[in-house]
Amino acid sequence: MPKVSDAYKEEKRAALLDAALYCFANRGYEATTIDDIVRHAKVSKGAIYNYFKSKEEIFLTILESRNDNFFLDIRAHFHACPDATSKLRHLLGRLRSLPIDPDRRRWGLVHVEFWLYASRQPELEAMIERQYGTFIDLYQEILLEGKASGEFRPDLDVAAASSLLLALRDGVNLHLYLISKNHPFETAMAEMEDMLLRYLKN
Amino acid sequence: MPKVSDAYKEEKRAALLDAALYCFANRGYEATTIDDIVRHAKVSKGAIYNYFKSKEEIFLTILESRNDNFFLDIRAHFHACPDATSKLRHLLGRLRSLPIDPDRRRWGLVHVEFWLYASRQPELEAMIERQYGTFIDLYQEILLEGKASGEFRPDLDVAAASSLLLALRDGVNLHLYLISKNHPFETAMAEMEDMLLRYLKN
Amino acid sequence: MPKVSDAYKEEKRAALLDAALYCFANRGYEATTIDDIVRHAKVSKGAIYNYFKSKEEIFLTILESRNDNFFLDIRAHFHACPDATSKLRHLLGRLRSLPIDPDRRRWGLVHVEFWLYASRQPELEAMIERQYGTFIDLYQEILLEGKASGEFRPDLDVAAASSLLLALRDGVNLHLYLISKNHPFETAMAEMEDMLLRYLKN
Amino acid sequence: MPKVSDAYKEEKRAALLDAALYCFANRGYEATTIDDIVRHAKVSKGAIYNYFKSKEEIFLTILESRNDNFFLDIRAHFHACPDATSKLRHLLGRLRSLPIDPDRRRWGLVHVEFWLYASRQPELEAMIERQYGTFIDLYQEILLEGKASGEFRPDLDVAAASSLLLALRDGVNLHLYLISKNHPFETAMAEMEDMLLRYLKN
DNA sequence: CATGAATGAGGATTCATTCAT
DNA sequence: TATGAATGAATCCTCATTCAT
Repeated sequence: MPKVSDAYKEEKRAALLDAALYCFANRGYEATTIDDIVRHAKVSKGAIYNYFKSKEEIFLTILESRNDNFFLDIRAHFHACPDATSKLRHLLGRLRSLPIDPDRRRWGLVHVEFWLYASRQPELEAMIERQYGTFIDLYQEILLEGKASGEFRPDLDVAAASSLLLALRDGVNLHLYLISKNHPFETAMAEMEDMLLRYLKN
Repeated sequence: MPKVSDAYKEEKRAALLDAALYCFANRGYEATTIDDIVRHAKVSKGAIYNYFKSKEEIFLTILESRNDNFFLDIRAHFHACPDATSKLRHLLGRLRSLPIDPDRRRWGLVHVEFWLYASRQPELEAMIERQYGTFIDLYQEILLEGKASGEFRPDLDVAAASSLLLALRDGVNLHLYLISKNHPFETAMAEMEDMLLRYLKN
Repeated sequence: MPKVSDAYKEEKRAALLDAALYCFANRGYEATTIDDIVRHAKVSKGAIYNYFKSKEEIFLTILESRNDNFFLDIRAHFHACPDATSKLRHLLGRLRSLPIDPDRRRWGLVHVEFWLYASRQPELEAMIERQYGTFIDLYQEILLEGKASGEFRPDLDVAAASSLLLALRDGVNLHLYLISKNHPFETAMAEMEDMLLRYLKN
Repeated sequence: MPKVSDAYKEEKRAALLDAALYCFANRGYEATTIDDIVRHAKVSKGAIYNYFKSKEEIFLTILESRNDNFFLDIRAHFHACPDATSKLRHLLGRLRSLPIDPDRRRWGLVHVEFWLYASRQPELEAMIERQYGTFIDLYQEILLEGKASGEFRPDLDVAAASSLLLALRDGVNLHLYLISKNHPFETAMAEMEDMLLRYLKN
């Protein structure tokens, strides 16, 4: 019989995750200590182990949840997109808005860190493949819709193209995270749209 | 009158770097201990500090040297490339050859790890910008040559395009490093070539 | 709501300082390892870092606290001293009681070690000057009181004399710490009192 | 059959001792590494072990030799001193000249460091007692001469007084080494002479 | 459930000394 | 003898996790 409500627990859990994300983003996963996190969350050191069983679990929980939310958010926005081209443009628009938000840039690094981390741990391979697969599915859906509607050329190889688009997206993301100045992101992004549409439309 | 020849020292240094790269690649930079490295190199723990002053220096030395060698190698191959298109194809060819070599995949992860590492240390910002700049310059050269020769369209925005191409390359690399199976890399790579040429030539 | 009372923490902290002083006294600061200290205090290695952030901090804390206590103790005893001469005699009496206590001799060496240590670290210069200044002030007070009361001769150079007396005290201390046998300390101490009174009184 | 002359060896040995003294004086005994010394002496690391069998031996050799030289020097100067008072004044004069020579101040710290070091090692007790004894003998000689000549009062306790004078000397030395500023050493030294003569002469 | 003190296995680095050449 | 690379024990400090209260 718990003494506190589930809502309270959930809130605390979320606060801990927020604090952890903040620390991971600023210091990196390895460099972040449990002390950093609890200090930030204004919680005692022992308490955190009532909510998560290890630092790794916190890390994985954050990544899962951010991925899930990302998809929910995308799907929500897609409702307002009448066709494949506008969906694609929406995705490109997300990239474009990145440079102006330093927080989101730092968060991006956590994702990359997770990929590295997971790539060394066989038991996390499944997680990474699943996340990758979800993205691929999303891109394939759009491409298929575009083919069906005639927006995109009929001979487009959907499987290959979605994998290519995703790589392009992550590459641009990565550079946005890492390179902080003197690079023509704005125009490069416009070029990207140009390149993609040339490629997809015929 | 040193007791050992410079060649011997250079060899040993190289052996230590190799051992370190092996460990970094398999375990990651943070997770690799000096003990791991010296065990692998079959030297004593103290010995390594005759060659490098810290674990970080080893890491940075590896990254610098791999980058330098990469460029030397590229430049060497470019001599056999008569025009911009063939240079571009050479670069794409390097990407293509990646999936079949598990070692090179693991090494790639070390580069990504370095980016992350460097992005959190202000004093390494210069190094990352320099490496990035070197790549950008390489791409710009090719694009400019292609424009001059008429291979590429005259209105191509070279600065933006090179930044875009580099992002695409790193994104594809990243996915190659991370995703190990069930993905149509071969065809995706062909699509990439198709996409790029559509974009550049028109 | 801390798990343990402040009193408990204070006690433990004091126990750690005691253990450290014991080790410093017997082995010296440099030769004492954190392992020595925690073994002596019967705590785990990590525990000590909940109380002090470094071996140096432990050292400095001990020295500061011993100095402070020394002054409190002196001041307390001075209440029972009606004039400057008796205060001076009290200070001399402290020196006299040293040879019979081997512990206090060893502790004295720790103070000397601190002087050496501090003299090599610019950031500790202030600490050493402060401690020195506190002693000088104490001696000056006594000498001024003695001059005012007519106990000491009116032309006494208080600044120079206090510096001289302090040097004499520390020299005697040093020899007491270092030389363990075959030396006529008792009579030397009596001579010292004789010398000082001849000098001060005229 | 040595390949180099004894003179060469002796020179090198001396150079190593000089370098070591320099390092000990500036960094302290513990903090000085063999590397420091050989770098300073421009000698290889292995070579030093052809001359001394350990860092400790170097330390002890320096201290012995400095002590010996000190006595030779004193004795040489004493030839020009017609009576006990002038001998005493010569010793005081040495103290006086200290503050102006930063090197000698630093060297003094090495002596103190040696005392500390030796006081923790039973096998060095003899060395410290011997050095102490040599000084005591020197002082006793002077005092006895002064008593015999009528310069000093006939009831002077020579054993106690010499021990007292030596303590005073070392105390003043110590403060000179440690306290670098704002203290009236000049006048304190004059006061010391005054005090001693009052005490010795009656 | 919360607290934060305690634990102790590591980890990077140092350094006196040895020894092959 | 000289050289300086090699050795590896020793050291300080960190930090995820546990657990008594």
